[in-house]
Amino acid sequence: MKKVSESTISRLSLYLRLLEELERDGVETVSSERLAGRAGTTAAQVRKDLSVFGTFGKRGLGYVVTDLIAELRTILGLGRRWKVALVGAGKIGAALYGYEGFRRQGFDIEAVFDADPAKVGQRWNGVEVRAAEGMEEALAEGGYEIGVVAVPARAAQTVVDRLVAANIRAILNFAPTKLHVPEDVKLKNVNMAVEMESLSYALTNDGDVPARGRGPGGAGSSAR
Amino acid sequence: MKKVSESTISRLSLYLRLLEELERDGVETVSSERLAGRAGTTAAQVRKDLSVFGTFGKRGLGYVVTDLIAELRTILGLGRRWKVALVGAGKIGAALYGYEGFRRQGFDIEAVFDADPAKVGQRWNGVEVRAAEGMEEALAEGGYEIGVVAVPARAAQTVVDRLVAANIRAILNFAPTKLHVPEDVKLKNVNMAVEMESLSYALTNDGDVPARGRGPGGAGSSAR
DNA sequence: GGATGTGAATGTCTTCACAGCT
DNA sequence: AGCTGTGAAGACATTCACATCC
Repeated sequence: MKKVSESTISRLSLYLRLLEELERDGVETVSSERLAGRAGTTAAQVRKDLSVFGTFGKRGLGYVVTDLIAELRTILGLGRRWKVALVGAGKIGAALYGYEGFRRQGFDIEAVFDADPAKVGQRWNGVEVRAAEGMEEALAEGGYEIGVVAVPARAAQTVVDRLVAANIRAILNFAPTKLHVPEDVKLKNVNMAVEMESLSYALTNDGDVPARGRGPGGAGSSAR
Repeated sequence: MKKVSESTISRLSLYLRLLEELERDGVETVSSERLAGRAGTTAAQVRKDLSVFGTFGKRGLGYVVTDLIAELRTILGLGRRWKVALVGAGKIGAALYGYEGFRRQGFDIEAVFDADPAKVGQRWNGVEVRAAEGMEEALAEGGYEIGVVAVPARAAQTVVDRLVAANIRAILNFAPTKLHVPEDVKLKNVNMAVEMESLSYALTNDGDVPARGRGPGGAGSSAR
């Protein structure tokens, strides 16, 4: 039982994507150096990340692209398909539903819910948008382990509580709010506002902070 | 000139959101303890994060909500409005455009581009979707510092190169691919596939890794 | 009394550097 | 010779604990 950091997992996920590109290009083998170059990290980092899970490389040669892809898919739990429930059939929900990458990596959105009666009953190629009220019963048919929350902030906690009640074990949250879930439910947040603010911070301070002691209000912008 | 970590900035951004909620609820003052509770972190962490930028609290009392909001907005560069250019008028682009939170925090999407002639010419309340070809000229009118990329992976690098050429200084990327930008351009990635995979990893391994040495794990295609 | 601000201690992640396998 | 895998060192981030101030 070893603990693995979030950042290692994110990088593995990135490596997987890059390896799939390499495979498409017919590349058969890759060194940690080359992979690191594409991933924007260091060779040592790549090797450390992989070494947590086993030893996949061949010394003097590198990694066999196809094999490493298979290993990573297994590690990341992509050796199966996942049934996903999407809550929120607004613009974000629609965008997520339409994103082919999900399906390609094994995530099937097989249930869609919305509170808006105008949306309920719509068919999104094959999948009917159902009323949020019916969520528990609809999910009772089972097999749903992942929920995606794409509703306004004020509705998010309620939605999450119901997903948890329906035995969902992991949630990807797009609502810009802090959610509370039981210990054993995994929660990941995607918060665009946070990302934007991190950019505006970076632009404003150009990477470092003005020493200390807040100067006067002047939001000093600077040039390149 | 002090270096501040990404995670500190993300948390400040989160604190800001929580403080705004508190303010709406009429709360006047808050302790690091209480704020930490809502943010899902520790009181010490809250104080450390803030202390990087100055001393904003009152001993024995806590932080005055309104004042701290103002401080955080200044720190995060939200004391002004930002002109944002959005590239990609598909589902994700539409979702981002419709997200009120951007506008509320000072980010104005004032230009939208798409390569698809069918989309070009559409009006998104007030803003016309323009041809991607015209990007450089259109952005030459100036004032655009942030670009949002919401195009398919294969088109993303080209788009980014053009944004950079048009003097954009920061980019928020939604395309599931690794982008390359010059040193002085800030880049943030939002990658839903990575988040999903981190969930499937967590579900598969329930938080920790199966010791070492990959077990018989079903899905493996093995080396020759 | 109550809660901040912060050095010191601890914990975690990344980078170095090299032994060891192919 | 080339490149991995990994202990050890170093950098960075979080937590502790307490003097300090309102």
